[in-house]
Amino acid sequence: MAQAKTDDTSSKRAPERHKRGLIDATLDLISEIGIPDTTVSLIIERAGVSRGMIHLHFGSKDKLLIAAIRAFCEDYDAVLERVLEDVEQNPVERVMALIRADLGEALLNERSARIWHAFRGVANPSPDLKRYCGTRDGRARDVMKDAFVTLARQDHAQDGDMLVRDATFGTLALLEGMYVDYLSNTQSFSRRDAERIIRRFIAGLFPDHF
Amino acid sequence: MAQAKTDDTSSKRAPERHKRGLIDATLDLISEIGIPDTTVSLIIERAGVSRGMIHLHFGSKDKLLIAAIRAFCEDYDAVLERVLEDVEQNPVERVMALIRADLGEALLNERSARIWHAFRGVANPSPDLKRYCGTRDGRARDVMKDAFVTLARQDHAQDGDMLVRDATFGTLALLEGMYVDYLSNTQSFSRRDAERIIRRFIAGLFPDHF
Amino acid sequence: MAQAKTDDTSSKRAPERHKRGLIDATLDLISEIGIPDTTVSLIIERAGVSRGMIHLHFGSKDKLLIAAIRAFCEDYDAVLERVLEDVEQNPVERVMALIRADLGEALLNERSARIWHAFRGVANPSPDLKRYCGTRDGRARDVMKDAFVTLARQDHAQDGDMLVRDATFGTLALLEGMYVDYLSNTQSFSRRDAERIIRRFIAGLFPDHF
Amino acid sequence: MAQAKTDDTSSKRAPERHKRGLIDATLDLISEIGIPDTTVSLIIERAGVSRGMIHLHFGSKDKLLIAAIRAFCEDYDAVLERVLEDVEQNPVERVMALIRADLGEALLNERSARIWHAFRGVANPSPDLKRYCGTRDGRARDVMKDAFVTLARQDHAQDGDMLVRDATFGTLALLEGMYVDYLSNTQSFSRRDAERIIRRFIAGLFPDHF
DNA sequence: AATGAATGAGCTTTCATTCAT
DNA sequence: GATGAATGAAAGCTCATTCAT
Repeated sequence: MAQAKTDDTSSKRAPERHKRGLIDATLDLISEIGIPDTTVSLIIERAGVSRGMIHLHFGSKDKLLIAAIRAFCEDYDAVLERVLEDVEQNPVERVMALIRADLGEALLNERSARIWHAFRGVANPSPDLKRYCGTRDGRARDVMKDAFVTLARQDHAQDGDMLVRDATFGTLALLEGMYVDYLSNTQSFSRRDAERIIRRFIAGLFPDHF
Repeated sequence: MAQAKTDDTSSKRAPERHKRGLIDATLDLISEIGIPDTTVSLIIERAGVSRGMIHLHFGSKDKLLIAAIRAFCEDYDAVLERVLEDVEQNPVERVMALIRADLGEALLNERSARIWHAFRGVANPSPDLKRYCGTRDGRARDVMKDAFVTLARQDHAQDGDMLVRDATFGTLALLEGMYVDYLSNTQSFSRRDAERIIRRFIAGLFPDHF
Repeated sequence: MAQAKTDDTSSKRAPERHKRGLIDATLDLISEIGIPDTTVSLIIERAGVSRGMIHLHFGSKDKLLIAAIRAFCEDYDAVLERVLEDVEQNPVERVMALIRADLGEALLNERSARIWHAFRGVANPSPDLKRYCGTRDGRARDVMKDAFVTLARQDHAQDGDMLVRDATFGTLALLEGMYVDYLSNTQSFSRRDAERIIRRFIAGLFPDHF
Repeated sequence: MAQAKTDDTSSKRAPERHKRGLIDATLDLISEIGIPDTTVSLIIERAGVSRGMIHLHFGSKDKLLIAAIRAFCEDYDAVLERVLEDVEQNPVERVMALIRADLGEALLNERSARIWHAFRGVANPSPDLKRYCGTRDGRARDVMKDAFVTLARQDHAQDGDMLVRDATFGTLALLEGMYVDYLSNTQSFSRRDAERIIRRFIAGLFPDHF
């Protein structure tokens, strides 16, 4: 008699389930047909809820869009975070784990790549939206930078600051470029090739460690 | 036989002028307000032509969009071509000239970056549209590859094929990444930093030449 | 047996308090934003009750509107009644007291003037609604008529019936007109001027008494 | 072959006819079902035009409403103006002609009375709207005042200023009151009674002239 | 008696497209 | 070729009402 109470599936009173359902439907549609064609009618149809629901829970379609991208980014961050927890301290390993995660099926797939680009294509993103979609941001960048700082110190590199900045910025730019390429050439895209190229970039900057 | 040749100043016959005016207005609007908000009414207003003009000359708004992105890519290619004509044969110089051009004000500016991303955000690009917007394509890729092939041969590199492929793919990915970063951080973006990072990537693969 | 009588301070049982709260909120909103914009959401928000309350107590929003105008008219009548109780028998004094009351701050103020006009603007008032909003009705009209009958008799006026009818109808029409003017020119409206004009009208019909 | 050109009844290209058709349909509906129930769908249905027409010609439903009340007031003024042109100089006659016109079938009828009250019922009229709907304004008031000034001078009345103001204000208020009464008791309303009452009011103030 | 999440008909508005001129 | 008034499907949104709790 497990889940005795949670299971009243068809019930009213499930605001959170409805909100999540609307967000998922929105992200699915964005990945399939793009933001402009993602209409209220299609969203509610896919989520299987009534017309008024979007405005009841989010206030407007635009606010639902913001909530969707926010949820998308939070999911992305959560996956990354989980990867980082399980990884050893060795800075090279940490960076490569991050890259491998970023290029893995869980984060880089057709749905996510399309969603990224859809949001990037928004002309004048509201500050809210912009904050969530900057260069793959925050956590990943910090972890990377820390790792590169460690490497630069070990190497007694001159102008270590610039080295670290270049490594971080370059790696992130390469990852961005991979996402673009994945979207354009999904069939022929190779995760192994992508990883090797990024590794080569980093190896070029920190030759003693690769 | 009055106005036998209007060519002098206005250079084209009215129809051609109207078509180009519509395309420019469309690209301007896309860069300013995005594809979804670029309406027929705004386009004709900015181009200063009558309502029926779009359908008269392009058949539909969507076909005008295709024509606009095509024109945008052709302009991009033309600029690149001009750069390549003036450049010496030295492969390192050719590649770096290409990169410098790609990162220069003429090709990488707010308008162009926004247009690129707007078209990238289209979910299901028609094959037409897709062809024009793949990874910065065709000519640039070929020139790069040729240069890297030359370098790889000079180095007698083992597995030169993969080296060339990685160098080409990586450089293009880095350029893509730079465009994304430029869009997200227009203020703080540094063309010099971007160029140096790409040079470091290439230098890592062809250490003898940098 | 706790809270056996809640009567003490809050005076009524909860249901009655809720009904009155809803009616007051409704009248406030009508005076502030008009009937069309007075939505269920705004009413319950202002009354501080839950969504279902209106239908629970009144059956529908429209029925609440009827109840509100009814309550408004009853309050109006009650004020008038109180004035009449305190007034001497002299017919001229009675009429003038009525007029003074009607033009006084208690009955003629921005809130009440707006509410009157809002209900007047209802195109096809239900018979219910219409009954409550006719020319300032019932009691006031009767009192006035009685007074004018007395005056006409004292004057041995020929065609006294018509005189009485004209005096009554004219006085009521003037009062209506004052309400309209008050609404249009709240700032410059003068209660003294209004009273004097009505007095002049009556004085013209019953010159011996003024 | 009369009216060769004007008669292409069903033609496109008749913006003015469409605008007037929409305004008339709007006023009809307001008089029949009130402002809140006068929807775009009903207006276009009655006017026999397509959905987009309202926004094409007026910009929005609200602007159509403004245009409608404006047209209504202009029609009212035009009728009054015509009456005044044909009337002799005698001030008593001028005032009475104005009153007779105001109470006549052409200006005071069920449609117009309902429209007046519908617009009066608007809670927070835009300045535009308010200007058109003040106390029956402008022209009529001026003409009345002029006539009363003449009468007051002829009478060498003391405090002629106040007399004139009271006469003007009172007459307008009485007319307003008549409109309200007409709306409430259309069946039993008597134009003759109304006129006589107003005449009695004026006669009371200027006894030598009646 | 009281709650408030959920519903869906119907609202105003937008906009690509058509076509008589 | 060129025009722009006209169209109507479809968009986002509102809101009185319902009903399981």
